[in-house]
Amino acid sequence: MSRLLTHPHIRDVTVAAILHALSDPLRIGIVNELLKSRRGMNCTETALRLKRPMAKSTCSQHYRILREAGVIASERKGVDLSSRVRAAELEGRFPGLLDSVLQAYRKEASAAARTKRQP
Amino acid sequence: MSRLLTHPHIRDVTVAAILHALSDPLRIGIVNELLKSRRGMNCTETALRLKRPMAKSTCSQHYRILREAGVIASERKGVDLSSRVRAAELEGRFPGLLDSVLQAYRKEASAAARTKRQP
DNA sequence: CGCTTAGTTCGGTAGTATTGAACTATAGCA
DNA sequence: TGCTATAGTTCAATACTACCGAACTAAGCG
Repeated sequence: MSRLLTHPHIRDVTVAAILHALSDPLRIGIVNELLKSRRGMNCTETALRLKRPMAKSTCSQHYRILREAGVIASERKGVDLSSRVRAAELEGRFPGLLDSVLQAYRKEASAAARTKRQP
Repeated sequence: MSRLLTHPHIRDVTVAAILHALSDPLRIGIVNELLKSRRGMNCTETALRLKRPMAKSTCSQHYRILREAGVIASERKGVDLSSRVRAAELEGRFPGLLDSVLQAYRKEASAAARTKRQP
């Protein structure tokens, strides 16, 4: 399994792949949670934090896409897989990109929450 | 025709849709050219500038996706359709987002060009 | 070893993207 | 008016991707 966790070299990471990986509401939510936690997190915990139940296989696939796009790195920690955002590497390669995307996402999310409270 | 050009209100534009629209190399290339030209451009001219021949339908669809995502605005100018990036509006809604994406794209593109010259 | 937990892979279904071919819209000109 | 050329759109078929349940693999613990 571990040998199947492919992490592209930061030089091989493309803008298109990153944007595609983040263009799914669930995946950008995952990245947001991973960044907030500031430590590795597994699939179950992420789904819990997102308050968005999903099948294990679905979660696994989303993590795979994020991983193959170079957005996150995963490693085995005992029984579970711990993932973290490759923030520093990405910042080095594409300065400001991840930040502005996440900032936009958070702005949108908080606006949506506001609208929900007072419809 | 013209009545079929749907432009979402800037408030309805989502991060996911923008990122998806820009996650295609061709589409982000189109946006880049539109920004460089600083004026409206039609499909044929864009394809010409990108040095990437493509079917009319393909071009049309890419423009539609960009348009429906709220990235560009199009209007009829005689025979052709003139499109421009909704840069100011996007900047107001998601500050820095478009800029950093385009900056990343340009960095990647120039790096690729360099590699090509000295393989 | 068997049992539990965490992820991955597989197979099928549903929705979306992409493309060439056919169609529509506009302009120019006799 | 009609004819013709040019620019985009729509259509139908194919290809891709998301999603899920079920079966499989990996690691820890008794």
